[in-house]
Amino acid sequence: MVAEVIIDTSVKTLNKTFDYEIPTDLDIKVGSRVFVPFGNQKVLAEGIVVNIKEASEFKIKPIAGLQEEQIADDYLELAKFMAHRYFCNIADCLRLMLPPGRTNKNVDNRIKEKKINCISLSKTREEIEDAIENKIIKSQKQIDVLEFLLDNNNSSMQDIELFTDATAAVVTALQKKGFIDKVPTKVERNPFIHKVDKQTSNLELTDEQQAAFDEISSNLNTANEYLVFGVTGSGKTEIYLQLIGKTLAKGKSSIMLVPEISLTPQTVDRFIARFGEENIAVLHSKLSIGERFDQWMKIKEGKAKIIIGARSAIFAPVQNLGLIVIDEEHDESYESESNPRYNAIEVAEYLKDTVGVPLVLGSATPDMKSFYRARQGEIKLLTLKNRANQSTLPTVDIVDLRDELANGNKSMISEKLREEIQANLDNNQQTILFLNRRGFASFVMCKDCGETIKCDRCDITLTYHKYENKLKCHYCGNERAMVSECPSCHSKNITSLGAGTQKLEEEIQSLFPGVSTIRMDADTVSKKNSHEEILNKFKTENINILIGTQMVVKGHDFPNVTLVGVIAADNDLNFGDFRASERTFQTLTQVAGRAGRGEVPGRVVIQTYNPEHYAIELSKTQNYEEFFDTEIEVRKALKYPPFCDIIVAEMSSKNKNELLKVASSLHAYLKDRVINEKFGVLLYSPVPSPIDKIKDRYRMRIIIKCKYDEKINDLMNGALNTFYNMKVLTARLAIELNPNNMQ
DNA sequence: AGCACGCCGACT
DNA sequence: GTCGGCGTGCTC
Repeated sequence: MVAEVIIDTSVKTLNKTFDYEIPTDLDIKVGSRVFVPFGNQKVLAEGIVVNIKEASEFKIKPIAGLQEEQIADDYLELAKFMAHRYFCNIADCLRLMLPPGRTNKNVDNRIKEKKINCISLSKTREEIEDAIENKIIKSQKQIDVLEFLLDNNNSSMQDIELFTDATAAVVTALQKKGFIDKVPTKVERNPFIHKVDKQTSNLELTDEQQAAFDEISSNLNTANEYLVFGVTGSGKTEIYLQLIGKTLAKGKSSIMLVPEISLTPQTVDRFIARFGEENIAVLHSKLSIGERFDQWMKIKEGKAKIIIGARSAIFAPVQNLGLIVIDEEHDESYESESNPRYNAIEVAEYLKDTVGVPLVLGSATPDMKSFYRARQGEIKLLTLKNRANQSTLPTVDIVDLRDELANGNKSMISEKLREEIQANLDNNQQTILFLNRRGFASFVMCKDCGETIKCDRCDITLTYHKYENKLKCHYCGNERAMVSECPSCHSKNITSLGAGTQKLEEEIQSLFPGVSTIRMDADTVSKKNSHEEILNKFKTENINILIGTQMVVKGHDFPNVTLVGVIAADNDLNFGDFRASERTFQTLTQVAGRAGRGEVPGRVVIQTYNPEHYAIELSKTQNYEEFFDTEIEVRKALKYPPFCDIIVAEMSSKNKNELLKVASSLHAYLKDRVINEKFGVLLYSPVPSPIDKIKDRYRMRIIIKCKYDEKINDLMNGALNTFYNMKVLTARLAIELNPNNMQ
């Protein structure tokens, strides 16, 4: 017999099957993970059997080995669907479904200790890559360890031994060479799963909750899709809990997806308190690779029937799936930003249809597309209009920053917001100040020639980090010392402009001397759990003001927070993306929801240069449906989703001329077919991408507006093939359908 | 992606 | 002669 095998590689030209002879002594099935000799390569390649047949037209080699773990048939189909939908290799998709870690080693003798040595890199990625390239490090085992640590820094010795082929001696050698440090760290095997003493039982549902619950729970065997549209605090989570409970009672499993940022111990504890920790597995990006492996096995063995996780948990090896819930379904984090750029909601919809289970989406500010589909009757809409705990919505004040400027107030804090903060300080209540990160960090400008200092690799204005006195690129991580004169005109008259969270914190400190503040942004939230630590500190130490970026928007109940200030609401509005209004409204509504979760009603102050914009004006009443009705007309008029689909073909190259050549050839190919085959699409000419250079690669894109179907898919795959057949050195092409982020 | 093959110039 | 540079093409 002959097996058709997909080789595990991202190389586009290898995205096809290769035939191998099945040795009689190996039990090979469709979905088996195998080792095969491939080309002239010295090491065996990993692959997955996707079909078995009688004979081959090729001169075939035998399969060399078999791994224990295998891919279930329906997940193989899912991988094929994804490869087609996301224009990537089947192998790339399959990798998402494999157990964490590369090799299939014996895990039984793993030692579980409370205190372990964490191994961390003491050099930068560049230095390590240089050392490997320049043969300073020659030993393959040492290289393996360094590469493993580049992806999984701060790993335990156990994990290194488990996932590379190295022993402690190799790590010690690297330590002597000064590449790594050993840091003794107290670790819990899984910081998110612990014993919760108090047990909870089902809360009594309000009439609205009950109606939503009844509708779904009486159709648990049907592949229905629901949108639970409920204002913040309307008790969506209790509905999820009871649905999951009912699914569990039937002996079936549930997958519950939450945005990465809201996946906190509190979130998980709520499930543990209801269902017990033995039933629950948690999957998210901050788990170490060993922790992830444990959770994965717990699911695979059918021990964990409730899976809580971020985006990638949709691929968990769930046994007997009965329900999928996706909370905060509008959240951008459900779409992957790296290859394969899948959307977890689309994958969930695929599973809903193929496995035949209900899919429950929930949000207070649904994605425009979801709500449109609900209005069209494609999704069942379940509305919760009232807050479960009867607390009132916060009052919202909108401050026109142009007036502030006219009155000579150049600071980031308007008079109104200053008064409100003062009132909160007087009443010993807490405040959250929210500052959008995007395009609003402080940067350095020459006052004489107007030059800003940019990253020489990315064409991105460098962000000024005051405490380190460095300029950093937020795209490639490049950093350089702060300059004392303008690199272009050599003037010493340079200044830092814009307003990052650091600058805001300083301004607050000088406006309100003695105030306690805590900052939460990408810089302060780098290490494991520090997101959590900051929020805990804010809560338990009753810090006066929390200053933060996007991350403060989601998350927790702070009963003592009664004021939320939005420093510049229009940041997202100027973002050059058709979703700008939607994002602005969502963010403002979500952040406003942080105020007044306790007994005292909340106040929100929104500062903006565009007070009359509907996304900002309507956030005052937090009336989603009114916003939807306004925005949907805009989308309709401008032919944006959900009325059409947008395909972005993004090309990049280190060489400008090569990029131009690729762009014009691809455009010519597309134009030709669009005309000849009478496609009803809008094909735009190649343009530089919004950020036209990242990490030394120039970037251009071709945008197509269309109604996506199989014909369009074929057109785009044709473009991909045209590209592969072009003689290019460094150019790459990535095709995306309806990307969440147009940057 | 690797790796070999093969066609050129430079060198013991 | 032959060592090694890199452009080209293939992997069941």
